[in-house]
Amino acid sequence: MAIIRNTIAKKTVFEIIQSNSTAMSQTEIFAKVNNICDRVTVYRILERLVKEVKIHKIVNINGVINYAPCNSCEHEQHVHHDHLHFSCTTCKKLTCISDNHIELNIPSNYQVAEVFLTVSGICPNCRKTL
Amino acid sequence: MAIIRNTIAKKTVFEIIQSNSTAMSQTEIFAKVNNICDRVTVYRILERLVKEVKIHKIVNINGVINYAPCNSCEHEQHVHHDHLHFSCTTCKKLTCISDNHIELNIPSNYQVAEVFLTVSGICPNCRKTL
DNA sequence: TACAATTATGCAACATTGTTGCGTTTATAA
DNA sequence: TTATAAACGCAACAATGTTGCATAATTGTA
Repeated sequence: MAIIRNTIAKKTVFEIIQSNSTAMSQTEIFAKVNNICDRVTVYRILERLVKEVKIHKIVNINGVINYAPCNSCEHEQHVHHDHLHFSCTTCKKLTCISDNHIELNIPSNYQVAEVFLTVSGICPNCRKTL
Repeated sequence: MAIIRNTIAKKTVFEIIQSNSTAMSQTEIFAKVNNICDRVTVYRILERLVKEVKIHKIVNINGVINYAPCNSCEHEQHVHHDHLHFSCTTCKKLTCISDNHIELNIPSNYQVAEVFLTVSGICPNCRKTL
């Protein structure tokens, strides 16, 4: 049984992710960490936080992996968490949007684990500045 | 007005993507190209094929960008093409599954462009070998 | 058929993102 | 306070994607 440690770096990374309104990439997180730790450490902290189910790993439409707290869902069952990710093509930000029901129609020989619903487009903030 | 050329390399890349049952990454495509062109050329061909709407760009759950022909949909409107991508966590293959209706509930101040619905899990082929 | 225009390619170099190994440091339980 | 395992830093590497520029090749037109 592994003992989970709560280090300064880990606390900081988690707080950064929690205080941000949109999902963040490793690069963005590391930029905010202000050199209190190495960039490899950030990768490893993110890995641990995902394993501890404190944050979510979401892939942006351009392939960049983002992390978000996703406070809304309780994670009892990962199978169907009814929320959606909006990926802005202008500012590249990833936002979680709640209250979406997804009706799936997948052949029974596929074993479903997680559902990822990502919508691309332009977010309210970028539409204003257009 | 740019003139679209149909080069040997471009034809080959398109045929490789079309003949494969699952979506392919640049790496997989380049491996099948058999050195008839440079790997940079493959990137550029894929870019052009996407722009010409002959192939689709789909992100795998691990962030790897995959390409698929997606013959099923007609692409008249990109807004809602009702199909889903199955991303196998075992063999990492990405398969297109048709006939899925997605009911979205997004605030009206978001301008939707494309919908990406990806389901992770284990594909029929990998379940057999388990 | 030959030529001109411009699209497409190859090569080299670089940028970004993510991973691994290993010795050292540090948090936590006893 | 100390032992132990978790966490870290550093260096090196790997994979994926991008850019600039000189050269090659395709296609419409003369």
